[in-house]
Amino acid sequence: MTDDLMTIRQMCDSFDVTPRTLRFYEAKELLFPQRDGTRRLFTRRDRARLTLILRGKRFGFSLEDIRQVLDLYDRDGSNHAQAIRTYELAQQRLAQMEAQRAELDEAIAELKTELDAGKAMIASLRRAAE
Amino acid sequence: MTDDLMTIRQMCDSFDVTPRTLRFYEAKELLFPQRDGTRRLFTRRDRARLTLILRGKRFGFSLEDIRQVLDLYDRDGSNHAQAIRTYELAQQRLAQMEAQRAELDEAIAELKTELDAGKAMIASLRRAAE
DNA sequence: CGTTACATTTACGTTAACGTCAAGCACTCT
DNA sequence: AGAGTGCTTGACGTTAACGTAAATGTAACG
Repeated sequence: MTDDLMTIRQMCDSFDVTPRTLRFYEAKELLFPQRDGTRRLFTRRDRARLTLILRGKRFGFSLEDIRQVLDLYDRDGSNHAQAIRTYELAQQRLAQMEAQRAELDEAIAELKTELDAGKAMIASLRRAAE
Repeated sequence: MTDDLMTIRQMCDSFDVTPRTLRFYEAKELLFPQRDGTRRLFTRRDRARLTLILRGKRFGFSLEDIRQVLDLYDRDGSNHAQAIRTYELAQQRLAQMEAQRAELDEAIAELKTELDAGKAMIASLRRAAE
C-alpha cells in the first residue's frame, strides 16, 4: 500500500496513452506525480484520476471540465463555501449527463430503426440479384 | 410542402448556430442548400440533416463521422455494395453508442454516490457552524 | 438615389489536445 | 570510456471546428 508507484512507461502501457499525454496532464494540473530526482513516479491517486480523465474524455468533456469534477473527488472538507460550490457544480454536471443519456437512448432507437430499414433493403436487393 | 425554404438567418435562429457554421457545414458537404442567385436557401432535408449533425456533436462525434452516418439516412438504394458497407458502419456506430451508454450509466451512479457524500459533509459542516 | 441591413467570398486567427522533433541528463552494460 | 536505453524539458507543428475581419454585392426602404 506504500510504494505502488509507477514509471511513466508503466502508466502508458496500463492506460494506453503516450508520455506526452501524461506530461501534458501534469502541466494542466490534472495529475501530480512525485519525483525521483528528475523522473516522474505516478501514485495510486494519479491512476484513479487518470481513469476518470479518460472516461470523461470519452463523453466529450473538455480537460478543463474534467479538472473541475476531479476536484470534487478529492476535496479535503476543510473549506465550507468551496465544498458547496463544488457540490452545485457536480449537480449541474449530473443533470447534463442524464440529459445526454436520454438523448443517447433516443438516438440509439432511431439508428436501430434505420438499421432495420437498411437490412430489409439489402435483403430485397439480394433477391433482385437472383 | 413545396417551398418550405429558409434563409440563413431563419436557420440560425431556429437552430441557434451562426451563419459561419452553416457555410462551414456546406463546405464540408454536410448540407446542400439551394441558391436564389447568390443566397442560400435551406430545404427541409437540410434541416433534418442539421438536427442530426447537432445531435451527433453533442455525443462527441466528429463532423466527418457524422457525415458518414448522414449518408445512411438518405441513400437512394441504387448501390448494393455501398449500402452494405454503410450498413456495417452504422452497426459499429450503434455498438459504440450502446457501450457509451453503459459507461454513462456507471459514471452517473458514481457521481451520485459522490454527491451524497458531499451532501452529508456539507450538512455536518453546517451543524459544526452552530 | 443614398443608406441601411443582410448576404457572400476570401482569408487569416484561435483553441484544445496533443504530436513531433531536438538536445541533453541519468543509469546500465560491456 | 563508449554505447544504448529511457527519461527530461523546451519548442514548434498539427487538426478540427469554427471565429472574425475585410471587401464586395444586393434588396428594400424612405
